[in-house]
Amino acid sequence: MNSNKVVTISDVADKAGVSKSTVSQYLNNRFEYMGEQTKLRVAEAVEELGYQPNIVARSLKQKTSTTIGVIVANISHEFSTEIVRSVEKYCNESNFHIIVCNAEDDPEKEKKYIEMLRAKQVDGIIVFPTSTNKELYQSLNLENYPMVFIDRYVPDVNVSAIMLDNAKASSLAVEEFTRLGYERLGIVTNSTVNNVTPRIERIDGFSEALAENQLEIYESYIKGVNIEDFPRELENMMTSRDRPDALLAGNDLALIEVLKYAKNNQISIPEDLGVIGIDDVSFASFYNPEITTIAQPTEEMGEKAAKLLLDQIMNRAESSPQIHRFEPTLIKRLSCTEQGGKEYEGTF
Amino acid sequence: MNSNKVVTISDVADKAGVSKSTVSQYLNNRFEYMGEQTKLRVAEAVEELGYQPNIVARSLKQKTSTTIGVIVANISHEFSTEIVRSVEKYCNESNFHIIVCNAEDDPEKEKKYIEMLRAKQVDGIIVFPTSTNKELYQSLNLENYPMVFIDRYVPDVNVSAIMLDNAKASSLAVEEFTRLGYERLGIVTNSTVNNVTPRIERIDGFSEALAENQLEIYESYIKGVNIEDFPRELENMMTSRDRPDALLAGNDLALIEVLKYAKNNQISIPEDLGVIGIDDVSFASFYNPEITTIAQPTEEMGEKAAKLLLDQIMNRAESSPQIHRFEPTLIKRLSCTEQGGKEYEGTF
DNA sequence: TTGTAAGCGTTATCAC
DNA sequence: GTGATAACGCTTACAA
Repeated sequence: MNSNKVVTISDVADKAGVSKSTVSQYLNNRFEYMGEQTKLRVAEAVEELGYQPNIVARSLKQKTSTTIGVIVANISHEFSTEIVRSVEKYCNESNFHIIVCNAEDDPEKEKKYIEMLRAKQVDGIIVFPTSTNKELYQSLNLENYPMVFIDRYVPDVNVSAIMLDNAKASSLAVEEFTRLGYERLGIVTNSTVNNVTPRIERIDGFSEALAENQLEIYESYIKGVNIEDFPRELENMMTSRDRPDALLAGNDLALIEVLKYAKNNQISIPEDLGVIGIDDVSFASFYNPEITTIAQPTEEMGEKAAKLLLDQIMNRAESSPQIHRFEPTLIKRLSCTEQGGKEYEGTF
Repeated sequence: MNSNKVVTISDVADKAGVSKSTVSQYLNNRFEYMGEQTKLRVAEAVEELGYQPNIVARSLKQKTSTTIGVIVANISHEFSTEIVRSVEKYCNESNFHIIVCNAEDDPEKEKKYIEMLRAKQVDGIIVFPTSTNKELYQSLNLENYPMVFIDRYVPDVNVSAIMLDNAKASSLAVEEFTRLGYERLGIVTNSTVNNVTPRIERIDGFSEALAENQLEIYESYIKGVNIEDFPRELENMMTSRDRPDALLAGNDLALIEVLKYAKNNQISIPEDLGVIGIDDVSFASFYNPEITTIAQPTEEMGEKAAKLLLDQIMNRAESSPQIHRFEPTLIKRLSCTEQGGKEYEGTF
């Protein structure tokens, strides 16, 4: 074939015996004033040379890169990867690419990523924000930089956010537990020290749901702690007098800790402990026992995030930023079941 | 603050009262001939204006984008997301970004992605290749386009590949099964119609290991079929006379199907059926029963892939492309255990 | 209907 | 030590 030299628009122009602008017109489908002849000649030249436009050059000129950044807080959550998948899918349909970044819950990393992404002229970002970079987000927002938050939001930063209705998720769990006869309910989730929105909302929603259902609130069974501290916390909880008889796991990692603890300590689910997990983890439907979960509509959430962002990028943005809440759905399985026989403790 | 106008290198030059070239020198740490004075003035200007270099412009000039593409065959496999995570981690250390693409096992999609990535001037790609785009890979390779294959390789395309020692993985399983007294061994994995390397290698390795261990080969228990057909295939297998007493699941999705089937049909693992899964899935350690698995060193594999690619990009490539095989490790858990009591069927 | 030329924000060459 | 100037490959007024 030809030499290794990359073929540019000039080469095509030369070969077709027209000017660069004409080729450019052709490439951008501006055929209005183009002669049939030229069109054909250009088409032929493009074909023969195997020409591929250089998008970087185009980006420089047009100040747009058809690329967006996705910064996940922690890629270890199944939820994160599902969102990434969904966003990628929607973007692909619009011929956008996504640069995936994993902030690992580190605000410094997050900041560095944002700066790099902007330097690369990505057209916008979807981010699971840490609460500690508020100023950064505020300044981006002031510049009207296209951005959407997902899973969490940052107070006082007027940016659209895609969120689960977390309070609803908790109340769904509480109601299911009580309906089935569990009485001493607890919730365990990751550390709340950084005010990560969903954790706070799930915990608060949990307490409220207890109150609404006139259930006793056991403060010591409401825990937001680091994953590493889970074994200890669970041990404390489960060896106390009047230990909880049902536990809501705030996310996949929390659920795993609960299941491990139960397994290691011969606590049988659902008899000794009812369990519900937020996030419909991959193994829920075939775990023994099958896990009752509260699912987030990840596919739709990712799609909505991508859609909102692309709309901002294309200047067909919704009127004003808002928090979009998505409905959680309870998927009943077998990790919490009817506890009617609870009184007859003598049965075993 | 300043107007919304983006600040460029010219602005910095003006503000510092020097030329663009000097600023550029400064930005690229070429201090050799730079006066202390100018250095300081430039630094100050950069600071005050909050200047951020435009990487797109730089890319255009330097023909490098510090971005690589990662095309996964199917992002639904846990293995894929772990590789992505690991690659991202290593790239981040070298200040590279990754564009993630999900080919969904579709060669057309894969091709389109590759073209788009090249148009975006990504410096190289890491790809889980489909075998049907051989010509494309060959031509990329002829141009010396930086590329590394992972999980699979394409015959006759001389590109480095990161692979599991799949034959070893299968033999590890066969040996474990036989050591524990299982006798009628089977393997189930995804469809082999497209000659996807690991599936073929795992199946072939399985047969070979059976032969080496003088075990009987049950052809009908060696299946590479579409995931959707698993329930039917498993049903056929498990209801046949002399049904298999142990099954190796070729990957995470296959394992899930086996576990579901067992669960739905009251087949108890490991008593009725020994199970080993290739890929140390997230739930293996706390499933009931805990699943014996054969783990791929995903972290190292991803890192090696990234390293090889960046080496090619930086022109410090290894002498010649080769297939790098990684050792699988057997993680013994409880989904296959001593079958000594098999003869005394009367025990229960 | 098509061509000319300027410009996007950098970097690199080579004078001064 | 520093500064003009051209160049990267494309788009886009505007001219022809």
